[in-house]
Amino acid sequence: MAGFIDYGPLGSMMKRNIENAWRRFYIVQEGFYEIECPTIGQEEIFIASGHVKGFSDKMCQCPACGEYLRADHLAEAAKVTGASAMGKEELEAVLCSLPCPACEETFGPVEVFNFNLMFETAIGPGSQRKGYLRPETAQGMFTDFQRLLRFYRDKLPFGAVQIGKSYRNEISPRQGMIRLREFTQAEAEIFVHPDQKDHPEFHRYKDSCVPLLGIPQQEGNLPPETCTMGDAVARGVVANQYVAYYLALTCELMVSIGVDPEKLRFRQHLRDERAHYAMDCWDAEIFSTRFGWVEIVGIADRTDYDLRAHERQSGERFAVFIPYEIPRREQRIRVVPDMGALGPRFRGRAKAVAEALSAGLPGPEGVTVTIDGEEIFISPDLYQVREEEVEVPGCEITPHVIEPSYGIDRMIYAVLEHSYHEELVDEEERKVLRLPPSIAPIPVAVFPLMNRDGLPEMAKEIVLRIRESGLLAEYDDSGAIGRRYRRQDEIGTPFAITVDYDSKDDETVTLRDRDSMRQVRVGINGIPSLIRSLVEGSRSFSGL
RNA sequence: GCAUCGAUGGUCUAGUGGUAUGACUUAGGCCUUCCAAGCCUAUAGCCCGGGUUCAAUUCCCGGUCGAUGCACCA
Repeated sequence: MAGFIDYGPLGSMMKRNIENAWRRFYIVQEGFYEIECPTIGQEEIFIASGHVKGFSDKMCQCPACGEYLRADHLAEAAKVTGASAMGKEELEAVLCSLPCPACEETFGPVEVFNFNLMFETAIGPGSQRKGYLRPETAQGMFTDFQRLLRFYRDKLPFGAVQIGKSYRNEISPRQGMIRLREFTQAEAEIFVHPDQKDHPEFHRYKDSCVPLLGIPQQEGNLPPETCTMGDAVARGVVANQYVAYYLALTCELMVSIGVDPEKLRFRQHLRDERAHYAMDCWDAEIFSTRFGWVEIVGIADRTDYDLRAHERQSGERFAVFIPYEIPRREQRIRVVPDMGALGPRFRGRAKAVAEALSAGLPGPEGVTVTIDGEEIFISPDLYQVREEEVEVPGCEITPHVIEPSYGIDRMIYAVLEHSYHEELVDEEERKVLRLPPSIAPIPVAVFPLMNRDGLPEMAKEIVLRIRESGLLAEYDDSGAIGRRYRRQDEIGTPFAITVDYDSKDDETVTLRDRDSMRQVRVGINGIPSLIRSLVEGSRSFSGL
């Protein structure tokens, strides 16, 4: 079935390693805790998020040739203005007289329908409440906002991250694992004060250089410009330090998992492609020989749009109380309606009158309020206007959301394509996957040089010792030694240990580096910790 | 979804109205003192469903998957 993918034994392990690399950045470095939300949500959540409405396309099917087409695009192509905002009936009326671009027949009466990209399902028996498979992991982090806020003890900024499956019923998925109907996302939602978009740790990436393809470069058909994040923010290229910080972090993360820095760029969304509420939005794109530039990460300042939308739907308040350093004393004018008098006079409407009074600022000569379209004069004896000084300890604000959103499957594809090399060694082709050691499915393989004289036993003992230290090691004694090296090269195993005849005398083995094919002799005793530090990156092979 | 083309061991491939060629890989063995060597042996395949036929991997119809174009999506 198109749009679905299986990861095999090696693929699954590599995927896990990439997810863990992501965790090292977002959880360990940034201190954002991971949560796990259901992949199915009831309809209300996606009404709030706008996915029920906004995630569907108005489509129609040509009665003559059966072609499926975007109804609003057809209308727009025929120079009908405002087509994207039109309803079903309006579009049907417009389409009636238009020709089908596929078969050139006039449509005539044609039905316009919504195609929603979300998978729909029913929750529970009987009532059959409508539910959807989540089209992104983000919504759970918004609906859990208040619990998260409490967890972070009411202080901004804070963030939550989630790695998990999301589902989109793509009309026509192509391009292998680039567009899937079921895919893994890693998302962070970082909640920040709307007026404080300077990142407290900005110095970390201030001088990082990132290739930026901003709006001017795209409009001018220019190459990306590489500049420091400090510069980018100062010149207004990137909206604020938060967005810039995560651009640089993403750049570092991508390169660390094996994306070729020469094939990585950050493209700013054009104004018409950016969501109306987003303040700034950048995609990390990688260059693929097969597919061209492919988006793998989106980094957006989504302002307070999501939290406000969920507030409206749920009736809960998603705000943070920000105490002032010194409580402010404020003069307030308060209107106090005399309910004792208003009640008998206006009966059922008394409450509405009182609210109207409080909302306005009635003068001492009375005021006219409008209740249900009726103008009512309220004389000054029915209310008091009090001027009082109050102490205001702080204010409530709705945080803004910075959202970096990663497509894990696409990252895996990018790493695979960028790491795969074919090279000539002694006139023979060598296939090698130059994965970073921490990403490779198997970190180390152990071989006996000869299949006798006690060498296999020694090799197996080393495998055992490495495994006891918590790292996976693979033993292989089949075929010629060169063949075994090449097998591991092809699946990206960065290191190979060979037990030879010298090993029996001096307790050393050779350690081979996948990329350089160089070998060094190392003592057997130190192997588990040596491999571990090589995989973690605290030591490098060239330094041995 | 539409149109065109395609689908043969794990991979690449030859070929056919009478169950299939070769290479690589893999497994077992011999040999081998560090980068896919050599020798022997073995495993393994005609995308799925229906039709025509004595007989279909081959011909026909439908489906699935893939490539490309359109459309869609980011």
